[in-house]
Amino acid sequence: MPELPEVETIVRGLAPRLRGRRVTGVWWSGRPLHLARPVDVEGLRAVSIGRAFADVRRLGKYILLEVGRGGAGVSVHLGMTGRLRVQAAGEARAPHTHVVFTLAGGDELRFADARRFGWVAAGDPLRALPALAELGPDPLDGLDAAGLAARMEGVRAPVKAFLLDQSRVAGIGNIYACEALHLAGIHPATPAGRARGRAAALLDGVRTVLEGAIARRGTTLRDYVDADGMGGDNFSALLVYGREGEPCPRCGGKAKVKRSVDGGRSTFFCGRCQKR
DNA sequence: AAAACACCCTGCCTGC
DNA sequence: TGCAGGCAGGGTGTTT
Repeated sequence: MPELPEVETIVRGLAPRLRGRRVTGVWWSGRPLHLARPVDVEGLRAVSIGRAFADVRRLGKYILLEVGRGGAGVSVHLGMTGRLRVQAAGEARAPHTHVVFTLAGGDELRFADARRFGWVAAGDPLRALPALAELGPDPLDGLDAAGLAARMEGVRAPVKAFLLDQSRVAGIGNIYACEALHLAGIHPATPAGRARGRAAALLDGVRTVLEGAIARRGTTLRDYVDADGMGGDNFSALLVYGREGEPCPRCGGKAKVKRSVDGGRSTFFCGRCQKR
């Protein structure tokens, strides 16, 4: 499940392969993607064909493929199982390939997504896409403890839900929310507003967890691969996620990692290190 | 206005 | 051995 570190790893791998490459065509499988919506393949063609990719960037969990000049481009969200890779046109397409950009010189930029939670959209300009306009600040760039505390103030929702809300802070998903709260010693069910006094520790935990995961090229539970098709190494570095019943490493095993379920989503935490 | 929830999807895993 | 059912949870849109 790609979150900020996985998307960052993919972007770093894609950028050198795509910069300066001209798009010659766009293909769509015809299958609807996120929330059963059709892909605007004509919009993708209008914005990309005949132009070259200028840069590849990340905004939260979105991949931004900038095309030509003027801020136009393509945004890609990988959902749960999305993969974005540059491969030779002659190489067999992976199952569940749904969008393909053909590039001058024979390569293809391919988007595959088994569960079709992902999304590919054209933006002219990119920043006009509503999903991008509503994103909160990036925790690794442009957010400090005071800014985080201000955003938490008055929020009654649980601090974990706060971290997952992309309009509050962009890029954090279920795995790194659990890990960051554990590092910060904050119980996931604490109302965000009441935890704002610990915003500095929380931001510290978020950054430690995200930077460590980027250094290890992301967490592969099952589906995630980078632009080279390689999994990441961060799974073994996770302290609580997926470790229900194991001794908590933070308190030296004095308590075991617990799991709770809210809204269908698992939360992993240590009841001893993370008090209400 | 903020919060809660239903919805979209397929593959893997468990239990009978 | 096979098959049904549960689970994984991104973002969006609707309801409370």
